[in-house]
Amino acid sequence: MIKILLYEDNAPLREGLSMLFNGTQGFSVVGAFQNCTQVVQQVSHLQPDVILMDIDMPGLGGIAGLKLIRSQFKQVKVVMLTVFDDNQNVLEAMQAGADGYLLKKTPPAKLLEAVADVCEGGAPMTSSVARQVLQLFAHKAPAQAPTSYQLSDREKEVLHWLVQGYSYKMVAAQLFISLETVRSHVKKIYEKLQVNSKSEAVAKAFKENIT
Amino acid sequence: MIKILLYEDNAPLREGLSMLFNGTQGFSVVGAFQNCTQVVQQVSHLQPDVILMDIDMPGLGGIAGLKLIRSQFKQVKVVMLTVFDDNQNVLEAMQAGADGYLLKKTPPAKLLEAVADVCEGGAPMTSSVARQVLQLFAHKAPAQAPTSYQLSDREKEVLHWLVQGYSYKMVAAQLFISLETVRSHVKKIYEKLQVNSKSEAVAKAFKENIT
DNA sequence: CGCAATATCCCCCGTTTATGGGATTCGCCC
DNA sequence: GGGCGAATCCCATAAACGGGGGATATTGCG
Repeated sequence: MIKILLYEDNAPLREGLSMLFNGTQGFSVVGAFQNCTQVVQQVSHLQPDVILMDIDMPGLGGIAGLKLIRSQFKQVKVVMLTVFDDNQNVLEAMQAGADGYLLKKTPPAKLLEAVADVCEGGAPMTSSVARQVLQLFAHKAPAQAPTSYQLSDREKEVLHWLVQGYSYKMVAAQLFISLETVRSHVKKIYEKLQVNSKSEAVAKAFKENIT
Repeated sequence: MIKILLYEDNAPLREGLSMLFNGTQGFSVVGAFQNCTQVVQQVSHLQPDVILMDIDMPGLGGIAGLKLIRSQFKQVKVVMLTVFDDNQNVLEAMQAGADGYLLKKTPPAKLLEAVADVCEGGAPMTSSVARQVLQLFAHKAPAQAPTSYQLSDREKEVLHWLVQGYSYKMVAAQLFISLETVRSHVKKIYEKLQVNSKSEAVAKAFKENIT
């Protein structure tokens, strides 16, 4: 039996969802509220498996609610449910730790499927949302393959500690080598990365994730 | 009529998929190959709407094929189709610009749905794959809200250029202020970020994306 | 008005980096 | 065996940086 907690400010829709899940074998709505101001307390008390969270609610929005939930509970699954699939909301929800993101136009059968899915470790998403996530992904991550600077293992190691903010001295101590050796390695690294300062190297290391 | 191009080394499966799509109203398989060595030429010639690409093929793998496709064609939709949903493949495929990622265990009806979906701008994903994408996302992006160091506008500006690898001199020139002023700002920035070197500041700026 | 925060400028001093030279050893490949 | 890259060490010099003092002007807020 999957225990569901609903947050949705629109009363008819809230009732409709409750009826849908309560009327289906294997699902049970343990609570349905019009806002998530008491979310921590409610989750703690009702112990749901899955939370369906509307994003656009008066007062405390769904994303804020999600953050509250995540600050206390790691296990419970949270599926965002909204009419909008605009970029900003999707991004925020994903970063805040949502387990799924469905549009309200999703047919009832799909909703049931999605809730069951998320319980089994899936991440149900309306495909237009999935597309946005992918685009953000392709956009953000330049991948590490194309630009391989062919740093030697030791050089990578040195760079790694530099990125942590270590001075040459500290790197030397860390690797049990002399300061001079660190300097030599750094020279080589700068050549290969085509930079000429520590901070440039650090910046480049982050951009290309050579961490 | 959606034109489909198949790449799949397993002959029975290739035949099966061809029959599935050719036997369904609105779909047409324009080509089916056992490897993607000629992919650019084939796509160019056959002008498919959607490509279903197996990942594990002898010779040139599906991800390499995807990269080849993306290097020439931006419009065509590419859906990866594979038995594995391991982290590395998913990540690579996403970064290489895949439009969808389905496991081979996906039932035929879902396959048809997914192909139709991707044509309308969706991004069909098996939900276990979606989960991985979300995790990578939540993992990668620490969000920008929680840690606001309350840098003044000017300080942010200075930090911005430092992150670009500028020296104090260069920042001074850039902002039309004196070297000493830059140093003063930097001191303040270090206080606020709780660091004490340029590279640490740069690293922190990247981590918290104060860029 | 006084006060705090910001932005601007200045000096000193010691440390750290950057850059230009070197050197030796070791293992790998032709 | 000779050449090559890597890892290790050394030296010297100049520039950049970090931390410690200051100072002045402007702005906004109570």
